Amino acid sequence: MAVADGVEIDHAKRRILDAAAEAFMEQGFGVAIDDIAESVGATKGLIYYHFRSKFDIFLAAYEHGMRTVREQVEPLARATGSGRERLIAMSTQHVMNLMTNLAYHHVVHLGVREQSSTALKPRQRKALDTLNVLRAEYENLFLQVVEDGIADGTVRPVRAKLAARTLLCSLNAVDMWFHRIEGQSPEDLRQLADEVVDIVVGGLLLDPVR
Amino acid sequence: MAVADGVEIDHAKRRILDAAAEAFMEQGFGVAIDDIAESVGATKGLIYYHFRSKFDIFLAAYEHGMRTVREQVEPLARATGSGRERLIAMSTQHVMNLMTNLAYHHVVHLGVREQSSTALKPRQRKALDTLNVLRAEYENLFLQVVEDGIADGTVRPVRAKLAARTLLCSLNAVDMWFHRIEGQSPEDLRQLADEVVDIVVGGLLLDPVR
DNA sequence: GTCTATATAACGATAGAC
DNA sequence: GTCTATCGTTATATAGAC
Repeated sequence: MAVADGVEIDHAKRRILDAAAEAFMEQGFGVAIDDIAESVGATKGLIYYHFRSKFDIFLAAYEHGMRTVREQVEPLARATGSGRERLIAMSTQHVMNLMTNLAYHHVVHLGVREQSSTALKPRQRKALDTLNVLRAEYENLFLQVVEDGIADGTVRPVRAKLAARTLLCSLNAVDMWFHRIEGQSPEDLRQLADEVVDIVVGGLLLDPVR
Repeated sequence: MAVADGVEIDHAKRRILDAAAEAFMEQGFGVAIDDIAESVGATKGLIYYHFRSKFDIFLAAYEHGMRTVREQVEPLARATGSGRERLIAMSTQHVMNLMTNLAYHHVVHLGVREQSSTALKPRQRKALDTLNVLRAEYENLFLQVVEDGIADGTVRPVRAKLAARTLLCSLNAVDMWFHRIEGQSPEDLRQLADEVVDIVVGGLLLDPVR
């Protein structure tokens, strides 16, 4: 599993993951493996040839989703520019990823929510811990840039940790209402993302007392 | 059921709902009825005497949570004051409710997410629709006040519908990280709520170009 | 009202054919 | 690699005693 060795996901696994992510998004973790298999156009046998358990599928999808968004956002955190500029760029990219990889985003969101309904085997607990570290590191990217922004005077002097967490959660919450509409171009998505980020990062108040 | 006739929830039902809300928060809808019964200090028999199905319990908890927060927030929407003042008051109250009725808040959040894993009977579909109307009306309270704020010049001229939805989702997302700590006084909660609302409504930027 | 069975259905996971 | 068949478990919901 890629958690441990960083190996690429092969094609067959990836097709299963795509279907599983979609299924988890629509029905939650309670979705039947049979349903996932059906939407792959196969049966359970294939699924269990590639994955040891449903929870392992979930973990693999979680990891893939997390790595994808991180790869897109991390460079923006390390780029040049004011804290404010980088924070907006990162936030916009985060929302763009949410919109274009909606299913994987939901899986990550579900994973973070840590519905510990399943009794975890030590192997799985370890994998989940690793993923939670990934997630914490991702949040730290935002934390660092918030702190930079406070230092360079482009971000309000709020409690940086609370602000970073609130920001990320607010951006993630877009998945509560967003759904793809046919005929939506990448530019449409980009414009919507900009608008959301403007509201979340910029706030709602006109002429706030600061 | 109160959805239909507005009748009060009796004591026994309420005790079950409290336990169920807590269980749904911790384990999601997949939690076993046996577990809910256990935390009530009874067995399944009692549960099924009061509720026809697990989904009915969920609906009742959803409704109770929704009505509670609405009762607290609606007066603030209809009070006097600028759009900005009312929006902050409503948001703060919403977060206070989240923090003090955490379990019911989670149930509402879960319900809105509409994980349609269960095949709904017509009776249940109708009840869920009613609740979604309640939820839409609640969001409309925020929408109206955002529009008032834009009109009176205290809120930025953003797309009001998008802003109201984003605001509410952002406030709800606090449930991703908030958990009760012992020794937390109501004043502590109030201060935290103020801080969160300041970040969400006020944004992160210093001297934004507006 | 509350309990102890129990019916019944669903689903995760495995075994073994091809 | 992919399938079919099946085991074993779990959990919703009901029946009926008290």
